[in-house]
Amino acid sequence: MFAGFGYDAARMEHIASLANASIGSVYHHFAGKERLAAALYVEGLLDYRRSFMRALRESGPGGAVTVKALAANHLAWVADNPELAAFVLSSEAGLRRSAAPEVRLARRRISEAIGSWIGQEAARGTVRDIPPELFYAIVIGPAQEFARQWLTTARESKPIEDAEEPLAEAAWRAVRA
Amino acid sequence: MFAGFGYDAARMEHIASLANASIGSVYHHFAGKERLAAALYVEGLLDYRRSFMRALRESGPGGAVTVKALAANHLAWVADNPELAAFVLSSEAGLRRSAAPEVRLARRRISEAIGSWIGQEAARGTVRDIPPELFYAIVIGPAQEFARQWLTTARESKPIEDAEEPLAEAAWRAVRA
Amino acid sequence: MFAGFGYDAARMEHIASLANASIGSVYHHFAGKERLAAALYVEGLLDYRRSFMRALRESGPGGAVTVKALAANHLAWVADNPELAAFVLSSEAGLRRSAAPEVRLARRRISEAIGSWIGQEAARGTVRDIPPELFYAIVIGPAQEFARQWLTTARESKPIEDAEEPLAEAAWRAVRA
Amino acid sequence: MFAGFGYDAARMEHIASLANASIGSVYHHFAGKERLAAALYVEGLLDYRRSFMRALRESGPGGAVTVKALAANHLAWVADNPELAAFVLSSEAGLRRSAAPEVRLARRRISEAIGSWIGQEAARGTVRDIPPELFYAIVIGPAQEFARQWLTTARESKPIEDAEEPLAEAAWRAVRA
DNA sequence: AATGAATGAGCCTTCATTCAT
DNA sequence: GATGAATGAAGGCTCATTCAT
Repeated sequence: MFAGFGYDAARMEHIASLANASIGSVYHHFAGKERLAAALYVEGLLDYRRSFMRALRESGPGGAVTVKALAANHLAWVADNPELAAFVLSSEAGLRRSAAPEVRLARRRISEAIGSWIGQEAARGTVRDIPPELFYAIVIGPAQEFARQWLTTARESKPIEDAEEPLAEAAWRAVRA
Repeated sequence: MFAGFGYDAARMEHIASLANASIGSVYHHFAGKERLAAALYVEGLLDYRRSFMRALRESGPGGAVTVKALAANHLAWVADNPELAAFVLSSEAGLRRSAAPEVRLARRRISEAIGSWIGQEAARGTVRDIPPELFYAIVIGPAQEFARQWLTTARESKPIEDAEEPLAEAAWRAVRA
Repeated sequence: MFAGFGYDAARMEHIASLANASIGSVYHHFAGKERLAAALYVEGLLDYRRSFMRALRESGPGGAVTVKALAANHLAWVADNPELAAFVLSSEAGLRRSAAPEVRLARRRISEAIGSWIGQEAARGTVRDIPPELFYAIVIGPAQEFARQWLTTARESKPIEDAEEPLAEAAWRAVRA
Repeated sequence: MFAGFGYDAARMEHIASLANASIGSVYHHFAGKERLAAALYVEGLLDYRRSFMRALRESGPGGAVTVKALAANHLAWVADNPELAAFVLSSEAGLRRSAAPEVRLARRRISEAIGSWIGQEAARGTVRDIPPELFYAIVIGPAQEFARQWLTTARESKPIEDAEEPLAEAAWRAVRA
């Protein structure tokens, strides 16, 4: 809802009917529109974070597999949650700023995990010594930029999977030692 | 205006007063709020396209210089036009779709230029043979993702230039043969 | 409201307050100002049609009684619903055209009823054989023209009933065999 | 302009362009929209009055000819000036009330002429002794009601002349002694 | 006298929020 | 807890009128 329409275009009435609930009911669960959107945003971000952390953890040691897994995971998450992705990734500046402590926490966790992982791998000599705050942008950026195009234009026509391998490969080449 | 506030938060009254004009005057020049935003969007996109094409053309032959120039140019444009960038890059789905033929044309021109450049360089063996529709995402994605973070959080505190070299280098490594 | 002020001069705010309702509430019941006016117009026309048809039906056989009843009924309806009459009879060209199928249907019903009645009476030799599409104008025209004058100028000063007998008599003389 | 659209829907800009003049120019000649409409209304009414008085005067003695001429003249004037007719006859209550002294004068002249004519003819025994204030409604009403229908629906398809004879005949029968 | 861009008061309409049931 | 009709503040837009050229 917020996703396909954007925060302002999403009408409370419409949101409620999509949730098979009455308007009044929605107001029993959320203090208002902004809080509802924030809750959705947080939920989306936490889900994304879960999948990101899992990819980071489960890919085992060795830079290549992990980096590729992160890029591929990004695309997969977008493909699995296109609506949520469109909303969360659309970086509604307002929401980003307001959004609850949970959000800040999730972000910090991602940053820290990346930082420690890089330190580890850089020490091992598998990835270059890249400023940690750029690492996310370098690894996820291509997948993210492609996902954005895909979400706005090709969502139904082209399978996003086709882009997985080249984008994962590119991410890895960008950071490998 | 649209940039700093977002489409919906921007009040016609405020826009008019910023332009030292009356509301009526604004309506003399633009058919309505949406058309005004679309005009701004098109203007921004065309300006971006100009700078992109210039970077592509003026960087001379050889893959490395050009690819790095494209990434660096992206950051420089965002730094030079932060407001416009925030607006254009926030990819208001609605606007993207509506936005006039000019937009479609600008996009196609960029795509074509990239396509022919890749063909050239791939033939010369300087860059890998990457699906053209992914090339933009791979080269610009990292700079774009970083720019997004920078615009929402660090705009005043950190100079964006610090990220230029690492991101340009990453872009080049991602595509070089 | 529309009646006394005219479509354009009637403010939604005023209409709402006359109905002891909020503006929002009015919009809950009618899609917009035009639809509200159309609804009123249709309601008025249907009410007029009801009274017209009753007069036609209840006056029993014999041309004179019926024709006089139609003219008298017209005046009576205007006297009973001066506001509504002023609105409906002012034939807002715009509304006439837009106004729903109900309106067209009501009009056609009146035409048909008149047509069949004339055929009947003409066959019986009580009324002249007049083109049916002129019959309404001939019988109702005088009452209508007088009503228009009365509504705009004399509404409060002169009782409309004084004109009933002469106008009914005139209508009858105009069509009797 | 006012005719086809109604007072409120007629835009000054449109009026000006129809007159091949600039908006500013219109304001040089008329103090404002209302005065412009009033001027047009007065002009129309005076023209109608001229044609009415001519019909009354030129038809020579004898009730039948005159009465029929009045009805026929009404239709002819409407046919010759459909736009003006739609405007003048549409009884814009507001204008009617405001409209300048000229209007009141024109109306009074018509009333007086009718009054004296009736007195004359009634004395001669050609027409019934009808209250003068009803005479206009009785003689002109049918033609007027028909004209109204014609203006709103059939203006281009059916020639109004076809109705002339029956309506004139009806008018005469309605008032003849 | 003519022009038409600029002005801004005022109106229709939307929609988040409330509250009586 | 649920419902959804009612509320009314707020914003986009229109258009008669003005005025500098």
